[in-house]
Amino acid sequence: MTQARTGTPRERYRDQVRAEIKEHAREQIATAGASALSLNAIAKRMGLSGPALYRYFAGRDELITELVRDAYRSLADTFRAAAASGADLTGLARTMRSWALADPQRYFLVFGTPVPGYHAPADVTRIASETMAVIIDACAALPDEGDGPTAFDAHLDGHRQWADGHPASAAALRRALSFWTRLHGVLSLELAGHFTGMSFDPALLYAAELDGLSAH
Amino acid sequence: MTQARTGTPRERYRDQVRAEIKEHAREQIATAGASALSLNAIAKRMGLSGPALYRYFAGRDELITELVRDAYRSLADTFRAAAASGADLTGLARTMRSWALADPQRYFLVFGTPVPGYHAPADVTRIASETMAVIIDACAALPDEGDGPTAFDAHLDGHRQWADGHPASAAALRRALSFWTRLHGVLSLELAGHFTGMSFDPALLYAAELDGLSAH
DNA sequence: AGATTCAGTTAGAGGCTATCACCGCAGCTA
DNA sequence: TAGCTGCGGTGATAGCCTCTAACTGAATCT
Repeated sequence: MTQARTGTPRERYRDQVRAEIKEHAREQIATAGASALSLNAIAKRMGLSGPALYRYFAGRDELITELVRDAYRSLADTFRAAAASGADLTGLARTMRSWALADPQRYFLVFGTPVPGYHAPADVTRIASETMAVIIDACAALPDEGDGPTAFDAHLDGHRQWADGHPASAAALRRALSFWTRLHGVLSLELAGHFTGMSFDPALLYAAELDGLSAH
Repeated sequence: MTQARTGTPRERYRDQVRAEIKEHAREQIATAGASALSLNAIAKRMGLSGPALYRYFAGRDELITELVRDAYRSLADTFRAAAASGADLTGLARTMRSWALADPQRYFLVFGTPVPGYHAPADVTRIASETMAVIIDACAALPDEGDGPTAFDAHLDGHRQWADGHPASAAALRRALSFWTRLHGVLSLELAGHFTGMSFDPALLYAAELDGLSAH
């Protein structure tokens, strides 16, 4: 967090102000959602006048894109760190849930409602595939399940270039996809508040879905 | 669709204009997302001046809430119709997917990123529980799985009032929750475009997840 | 020291939500 | 049928917002 001691004084200043803008933006999004993000409000809170921020970001869209990028980056880094310290699939699931609960709006920045026109820049999808690679690794490390390959496994074997040349078996790829979709299913509904009023513990549902994943 | 032949002429006119406003709003949301909904733009397209719409809706929020309500209503009606014509759990899954693909933004109106402050009105959650009841019915009709009750089943048995007094077994409730979360997991990621670039067929992943649900 | 670059300013165009005061007609009532 | 009332619609206006343009002053580079 405390590097950026490089470059000219001007560059350092610029980076610092950019970071401060993003900090305010994150706070604003966390409390009111991404659609309520206002450059003007950020400027005012920083003691600047509105147009000043356009020296640092081309516009609202670029700022949001930057925050989306950071969110992807944060998720990928968190996953890689967890894997590096020996987390198995269960550990990754726990990591995922902690990361999501720590800042729900950050989660929605990555997995939330898309704006119809918008296409994420290429590096974002590259970061996403880093995350996916960690998941696939963990799935490949799991013991084989008794049953033979599924029908879907066969299909996956023919369409696996999204795995970026990962040598895992089709069954591992399928498990990775299931890991992703099932946990996202629980998490996104929980974070969106669809379980409020139902008194059961979402953490237990999450754990149950994870169990079904390993045991098949 | 062609009822509303009731009430005074004024009421009929009023209902018709309200419907026309909602029609334009739906179209606008479908093409640009809910955050881009503009009362002004709708008014212009209808040949009215901005403030005229405030005779029909208290404001932007009320219009959106109304569309959310309609989306919930549409989902519940679609499910009940499917169940009434004999659809089993697989049929309901197909119904869900068709409904979602027919209008992704309508799906996100129900299951998308929530605005932090917002709380859905009571009738919306009541409509949601109608939908849930249909799913639970279908799950209760399924044959028991061999394995005994899960740990999560025990927890659910103690926290089942959300099922609105439905007499289904805890295992059926668990299956209903899994049905919901798993299919939502695949659908929401697909609709959000997270599978684009991965060449596999989302429909097959959806089917695979559904299989895992019945077979456990 | 002089030229240049860059952060920040004000002014302003154009869009939005929302309120207000006003007008004119449709529809109800005497 | 004549008149009153209420409703749909209007323009004006306030107060947000994003974003551009022209300008200023100071830090940096040569």
